[in-house]
Amino acid sequence: MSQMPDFSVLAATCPSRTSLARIANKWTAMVVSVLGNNGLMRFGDLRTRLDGISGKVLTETLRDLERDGLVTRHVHAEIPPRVEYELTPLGFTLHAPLLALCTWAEEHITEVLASRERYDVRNG
Amino acid sequence: MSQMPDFSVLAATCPSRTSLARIANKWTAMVVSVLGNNGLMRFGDLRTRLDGISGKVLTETLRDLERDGLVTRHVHAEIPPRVEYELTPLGFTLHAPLLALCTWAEEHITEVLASRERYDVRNG
DNA sequence: CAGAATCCTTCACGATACTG
DNA sequence: CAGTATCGTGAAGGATTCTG
Repeated sequence: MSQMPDFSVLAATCPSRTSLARIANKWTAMVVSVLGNNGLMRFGDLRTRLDGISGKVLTETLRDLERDGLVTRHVHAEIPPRVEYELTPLGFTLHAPLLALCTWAEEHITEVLASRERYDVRNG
Repeated sequence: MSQMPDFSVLAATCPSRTSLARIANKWTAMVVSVLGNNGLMRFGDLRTRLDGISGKVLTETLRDLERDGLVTRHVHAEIPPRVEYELTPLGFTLHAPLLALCTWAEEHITEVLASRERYDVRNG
């Protein structure tokens, strides 16, 4: 029987926490959700879909996801350049969980906003 | 039939994005996971479980979660003070999704570390 | 087009000290 | 004990410019 080493994100020095920090992140959630919904996508299209993201941040996010093995980068030898990204099988295992977060935010924003208003009235 | 206003986290100015930013966050994931697993918890116990978190950050995280209606704060009139936190019903709807992220990080950290090593060898 | 490089601002976070 | 207040640092993120 294979022995699972017990990693825990609750332990400050556990490497799994660095991975959690990468995936429990708003840009990651949005990138993985969009890539999972659309399959192969160009950098520019991704940038357009993720309204408001800067080129720098998208590049960094994608590079980090690539480094962690969640995204693959396909460079086409063309002019002008075309670079496409897609989820790896590993990355796709995150699609449902991260899409769930995006959906949760959209479905419950009314309740959240109401709660914020109540809180802010009670306090300063 | 009730009409769902179409909020989208992909729209830069949509308020749901502020909510996504709050929940798609490593501290939130850890706090909600631990609170969901243990029910009512004291501040100090929470601080101990979330190894490495500073008091300031835990306080801020809990206050933001309370403001968004995900956590309730119970203050007991005792000396020394005792303050307990628990998930609201709304907050509990996030328990499974956020726990899934923590579990994912732990279960896949070996693959992620291997991918990072390969990436770093190929590049600088 | 897809970035790399640069600069700058803001924020997250930690450490420390203090208080009811 | 559970904070608050203050300060300092590094990282996150944006705007702009440049290039193959």
